Amino acid sequence: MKVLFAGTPHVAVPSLDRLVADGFDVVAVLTREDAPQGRKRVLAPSPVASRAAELDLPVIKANRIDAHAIEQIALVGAEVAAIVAYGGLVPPAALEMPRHGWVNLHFSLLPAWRGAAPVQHAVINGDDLTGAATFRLEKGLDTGPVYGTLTEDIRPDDTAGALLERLAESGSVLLSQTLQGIDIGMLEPVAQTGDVSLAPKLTLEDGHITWDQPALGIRRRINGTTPEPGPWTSLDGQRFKLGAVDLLPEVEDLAPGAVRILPGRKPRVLVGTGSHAIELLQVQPAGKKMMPAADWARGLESAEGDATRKQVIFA
RNA sequence: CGCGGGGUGGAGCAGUUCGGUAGCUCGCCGGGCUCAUAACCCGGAGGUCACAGGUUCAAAUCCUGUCCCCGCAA
Repeated sequence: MKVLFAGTPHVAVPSLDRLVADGFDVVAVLTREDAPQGRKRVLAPSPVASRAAELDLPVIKANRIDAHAIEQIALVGAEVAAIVAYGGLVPPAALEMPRHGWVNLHFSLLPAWRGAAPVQHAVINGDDLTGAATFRLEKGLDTGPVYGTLTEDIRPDDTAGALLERLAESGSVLLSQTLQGIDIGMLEPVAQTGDVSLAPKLTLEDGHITWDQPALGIRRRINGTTPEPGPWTSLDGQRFKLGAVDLLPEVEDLAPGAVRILPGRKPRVLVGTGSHAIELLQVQPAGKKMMPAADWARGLESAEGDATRKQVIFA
């Protein structure tokens, strides 16, 4: 079956690989245009574009599916389009172009978490189960009828990044199976049922940790915003990024945002919250790389003489 | 040339303002104590102070240029 693959970021790559490996005739790959990457704003192709080049597949680069892009898509004559995190809306004019329409791989159990950041929202919300779904694209936002689903447990220490990676792998199989089912005419999508929730793209502010929240919620937010947009707090007016944390239910005497350093060979860094304390395991002060919290505490000691007495407050 | 922080033994940092032969908390190696230990005690190795050039009797420290890392912004 002739397939048009549309996708852009890292998470879409396993799906592209799977379709190729499973013998689908990927006639073209649609991805977003090269974008400036990093501090130096160096123009870089998307992960999907890079992979497509390695696979020697024709690539169509477009930030929007406009008349010009539609023209190019029409030329490749795909029977179905598979779309995974492309990063742009598919206009109605393009929806009916492939005979079997567009099949979207979405990383949630629809209709939960419709939108751009389903995994992040699932983690932040404290869901213990999520999954992936393939559905037929229609005009509404992730509203189309579903072909198939799979489920995935959310572990207490799962970050959105780690979870997304697992879903990208397992989801690629679901996508491939969905296309096979469509190809042999044995698969009919069914309408979504259940509670609808929305998962808009996260902003930088979504990663801002406010310490008056309960510890459990803080950990969910930290995990859910890792690695993007990244959890952070501020220290002395500077950005202070946070890595993994542990809950310490037995420590209840620390004010929200107040830091306590437990001395020792391996110093421990505790922070007060609205409920009980949290232990920071990895931190990244502005201008530094991510480091073990113990290392950061040791450095404080060197700078301040006695870290355990220095007043450190996060805001 | 968008703004800013930084590159000092394996890790994290101090020392740079007012130049004068490198320090702290760990790690590592050896020995001791101990039933034992990641605990404690003693000893030890390990650094062209990112790189290049300049000023000076003398540069981690002052001047110039380059490379790299990171935060913000985009």
